[in-house]
Amino acid sequence: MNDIPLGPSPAPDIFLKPYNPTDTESRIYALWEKSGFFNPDTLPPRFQNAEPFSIVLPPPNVTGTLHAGHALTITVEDIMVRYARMQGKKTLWIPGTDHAAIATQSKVEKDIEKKEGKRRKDFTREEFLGRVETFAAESHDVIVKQLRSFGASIDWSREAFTLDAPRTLAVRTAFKKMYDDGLIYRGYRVINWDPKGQTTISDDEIVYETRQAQLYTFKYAKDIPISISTTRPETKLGDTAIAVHPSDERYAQYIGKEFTTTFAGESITLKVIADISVDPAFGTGALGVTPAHSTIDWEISQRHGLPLKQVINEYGKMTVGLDGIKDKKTTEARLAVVAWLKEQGLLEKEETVEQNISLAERTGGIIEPLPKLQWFVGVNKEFTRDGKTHTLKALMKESVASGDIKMIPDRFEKVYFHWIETLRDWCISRQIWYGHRIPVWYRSSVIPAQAGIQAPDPEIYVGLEAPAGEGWTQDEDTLDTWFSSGLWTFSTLGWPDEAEFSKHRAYHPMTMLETGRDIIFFWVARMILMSTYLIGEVPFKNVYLHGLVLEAQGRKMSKSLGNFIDPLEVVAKYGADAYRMSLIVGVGPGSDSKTGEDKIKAYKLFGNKLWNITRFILESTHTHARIANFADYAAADVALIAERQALITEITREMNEYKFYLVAEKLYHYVWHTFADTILEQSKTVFREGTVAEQASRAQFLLETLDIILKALHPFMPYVTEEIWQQTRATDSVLMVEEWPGK
RNA sequence: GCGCGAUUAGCUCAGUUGGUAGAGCAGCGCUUUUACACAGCGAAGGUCGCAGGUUCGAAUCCUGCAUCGCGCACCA
Repeated sequence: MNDIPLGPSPAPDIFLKPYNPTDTESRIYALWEKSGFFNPDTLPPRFQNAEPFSIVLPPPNVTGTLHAGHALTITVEDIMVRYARMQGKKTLWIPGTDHAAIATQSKVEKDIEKKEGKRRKDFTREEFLGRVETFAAESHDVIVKQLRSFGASIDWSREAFTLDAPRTLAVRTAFKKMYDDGLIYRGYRVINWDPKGQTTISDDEIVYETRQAQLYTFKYAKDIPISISTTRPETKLGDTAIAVHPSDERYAQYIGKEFTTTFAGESITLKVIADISVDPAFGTGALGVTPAHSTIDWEISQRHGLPLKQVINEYGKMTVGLDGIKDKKTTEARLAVVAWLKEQGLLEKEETVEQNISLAERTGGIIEPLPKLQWFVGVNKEFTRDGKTHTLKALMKESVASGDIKMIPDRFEKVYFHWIETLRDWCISRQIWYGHRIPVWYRSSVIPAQAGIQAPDPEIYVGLEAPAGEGWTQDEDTLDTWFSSGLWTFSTLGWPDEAEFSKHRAYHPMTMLETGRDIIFFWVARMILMSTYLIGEVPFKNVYLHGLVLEAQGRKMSKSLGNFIDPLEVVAKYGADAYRMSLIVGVGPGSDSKTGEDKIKAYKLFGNKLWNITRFILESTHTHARIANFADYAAADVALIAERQALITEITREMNEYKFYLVAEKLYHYVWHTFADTILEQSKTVFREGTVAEQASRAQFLLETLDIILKALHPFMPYVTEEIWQQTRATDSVLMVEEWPGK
C-alpha cells in the first residue's frame, strides 16, 4: 500500500506557503464527517468485530458557550478516542448537552431582568420556559460549532440532550422504580433554601466563603441560668431547647427542666437536653437549639422529639417578633435583637470570629436552612435485589473499592470514599421551572406542595404519564439536574427501551469517563449510584479526572474578571491543533494548569515546522518511489530506525498509562530536535554526497518516518497530520483510521 | 480539625523501579547556508522549600516542619 509514486512535482503547491490552520481545519473536519468514521457502525470492516471503546462527552451546560475547561475535556477525550480508533477498537463517543436546570434558568432570569426589567413571576410558566428554551437552543448551536472546531471525532448521529423525549422517559422510569423500591421518598425536614433562587438545593451545590461575623453571648432572660453563644441571634426566636453535653457538670442540674420566657416579643419554651454533639469547650458549652433553621439543630431535635418552630420565611424575613424584627430581613432583625438584648441587660459578650458562610453556588444567595416538604433519594435505605440487601451508599462505595471502577489519578478514590462517608440523603426537588417535572400526581382539595405539612395526606400517583381520572395535579417542582445526568451512560444508549438498549449493550459499562475533578461528586458519584442501582453494573470502568484550566497568572477564568479566553478566538488565531497541544503538554491528570498565549503560539510554530519538514522530505525524495517493506537500509538508517522504534514503544506504553502530557512532549522533541535538527540536516549531506544505495535508503527512511510521526501525532494534532497525510498520497486513505505505529 | 496536592533554571513544568538534574517558553550572542527567520547554531542559567533519617549513593524512600492551593468537616 505504500507503493505510491509521488509524481513529477517535488511538493504540492500548498507546501510553498506556511501552514494555514484556518484553510485546513473546516475542510478536514468535513472530510472526516463524510467518511462516516465518527460512527462505529460505519467504520471500516476490520473494526466491526473489534473490542469496543466507549465514552460519553460530559454534556456541556446550555448556559452559554464553551470555555478553556471544555476545550481541555474535548482534547483529552479526543486523544483517547483517536488513539483507541487507531488501535483498531470499535470506537463510540457520544455527544450531548445538559439542560442544567438551575444554572440555565438563573442565567436567563438575570438576562431578562437586565434587559427588560422583568422577573420570573411576571411570566407564566409556559412563557418563561419558552424563553429558556430559545436561549438553550442558541447556546446549543454555538456549543456544537465549538465542538467541531476543536476537532472532536464524535458520533453526531447519537447526539442527546438531558431534557429531550428519550431522556425524559429514562428519568421518569428511574424515578418510578426508585419510588416503588422506597428509595425515593417525600419528607418534611430542614433543607438548604436559596432565598435568591427561591429553591432548595442539595448539599453539594453549596459553596463556602470565609467572612467575619459577630459572635454574641447572652442569656435568653434574666431568670434563665444558662448563657448561650450565637452569630445569629434572630433565629433564637425559634429556639425550643438548650443542649448541653451529657457529662458537663456545670449544667447537669438543669437537664430535663423547661423554661418559658418572652424573647424579643416572641414567647419561647426551652427544654434543657443533653446531647453528645455539643462541644463543652465551645463558648459557654451550652447551645441554643433552633430546629427549624439549622441542619444540625434539626438533627438534635429529631433525636429528642423537640417541637419545630419556623420564624423565617422563604424570603429570608422574620415572621414573628417585636416591631423592627417581624417582617424584617434576617440581617436587619439580627441587629434589632442585639439592641433588645443590650437594652434588657442580657448581652454578656460580643466578639469577632471567622465564619464560613454557605452560599448557593449558582445564585450566590446566602443559604437559609428551612423546614420544607421535599423529595429525597435515601442513600442509607435498604432494598433487596437478587436476594441480597443493598443500600445505594454501599453500592457506590463497593464499585470503587472492588476495583470495578479505577480512578486516574488514584488519589481521587480517597476523596470519593471520604465524600461517601459523610453523604446524606439527596434532596432532588427544586422549586424552579426549567427541568424534568417530578412525575408525581396528587389528588386532593389542596395542592400539597404549597400547603406544606399541614395539608391532609393527598392521594399520590407516581408514573410515566398522568393518571386517568379527574382532579389530578402534577407536582409543581422539577428535579435536580444531576438526576438526569446521572443516567447519562445508559440513557444515551437507549435505556429504558430494552430492544434499543440491547443493541448497544456492548458499549456499557463505558470504557472511560473523562471529566473535570470538580464534578466528581455531582456527576461521577451520581452516575455510579444510578447505574449500579438501575442497570446492576458500574457505568464505566475507568475515570480520568483532569484539573482546572487557569489563566496565565493562575487565576480562575471568569467573564467578570475579564481574563476569559474565548476558545473560538484562539482556534481562529492559532488553530485547533496548537490549542490542543498547549492544553496537554505538561499537564498531568488531575493537576491544574495555566494557559498563556505564548504556549499556544509555540505549538502553532510546531505545526508549521512539521509542514516544512514534509516539504523538505517531498522535495528531496521525489525521485524515489515509496517502497513497501524496504529491506536494504544502510547501517546509519538501521540505527535511526532503532531509535525511532524505541520512542514509539515508549510512547505507546505511556499512552496506555494515560500519560498524554509526556507523549505530546516527547513527540514534539523528537520531531523538532531529533528528526528535523539532526536527521534532516544530516540527510542533506547524504543526498549530496552519498552513494545511490545510501540515498535510496535515506529516502525510504524519511518517508516512512514521516508517516509514523503523522500517525503518532494524529491524536494530538489531528488537523495538520491529516492534511499532510492527504496531501502526500494519491489514495483516499484517511489517517484517522490508520493503525497506530506501536504495540 | 481531617485529608489531598504542590514546592526543581526568570516563567510553565518533566524527572518512570533511588545512580551526583532535563524540556519548552522567555532572555542573551552569532548566523540571512536552496525545508522552515513561524528558522538554525551557541553560550548562560538550578546547593531540586527547610531540617533530620535510611543508603555506598536521594530531587526520587521515611519522619518532622514551613509556605501556597484545594477538598471535606466545623461554622453555637
